[in-house]
Amino acid sequence: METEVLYSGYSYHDKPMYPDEWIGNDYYLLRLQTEGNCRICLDGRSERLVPGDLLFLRPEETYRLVVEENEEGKAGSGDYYVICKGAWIDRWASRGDKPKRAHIQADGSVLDIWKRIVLERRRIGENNGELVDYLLRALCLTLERAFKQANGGKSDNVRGVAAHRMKRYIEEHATQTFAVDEVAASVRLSPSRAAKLFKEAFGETIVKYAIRVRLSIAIERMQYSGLTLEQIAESCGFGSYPYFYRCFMKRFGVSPREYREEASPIA
DNA sequence: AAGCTTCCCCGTAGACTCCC
DNA sequence: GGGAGTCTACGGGGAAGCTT
Repeated sequence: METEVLYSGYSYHDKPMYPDEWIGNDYYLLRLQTEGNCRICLDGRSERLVPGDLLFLRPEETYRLVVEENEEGKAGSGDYYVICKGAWIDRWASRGDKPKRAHIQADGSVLDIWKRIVLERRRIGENNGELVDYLLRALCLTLERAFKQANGGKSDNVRGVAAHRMKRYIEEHATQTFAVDEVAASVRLSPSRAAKLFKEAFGETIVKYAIRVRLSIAIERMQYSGLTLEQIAESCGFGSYPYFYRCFMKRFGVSPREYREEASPIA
């Protein structure tokens, strides 16, 4: 196995905690703050962690976690964690410049993988080590993408995050018909502002990117399904076949049928 | 007959500018 | 920086014709 998860889970502290000891071991730690807040002492500095703050510590790196009471005298801090080791993690950790701490957009895709790792680890005796191995790699790569997006230019941070969230919205909704208004609403911006941000971030318009995603889905279905081209057009988010045909011709220079005849392994 | 292609027209997206 | 308004290009869909 290329990786090994030693501990994983969700922890919640609802009482103040001021430990003296420093936490650290021979393994890697991934910790994502999901609820409330706490204070972390790391590299001689004390910083507050809020939801979305990710810690990535290498073997031998130590930290101290403090959960304090708020103004109302209540404490609350929730986080997901994974403690792991392995050759793959070693290679991944040494690749690029990974910060010890980053604020990420902790959306469903990150938490879904994290929860799945926790769940699979509870399934004792199911010989699922390989599955956990790949889930951990998926988690690391998803987190890496998240903090790359978060670090995409400090001054453009908020705009960059909005652009990436729109991109993800398009990818998730590409097979449905949606309007630019809806994409803009998903990041609480006006349509004109959203369109401008997206173009600045990715160099193409929202509609053109949506068409590109839809065409890539259509290509797969043309090659590996027995659906008619009209069915494929509708299932890929193109409102009508004629529109799909025109987009396809414009992009590839051949008609969908010609493309399918040349490319399909089941033709 | 079913599936595919093309034409045409209306509505909307995107670029641009102005204003707050 | 961000919203509102305007104008233009093109996206989107209906319908008719063509091909297999």
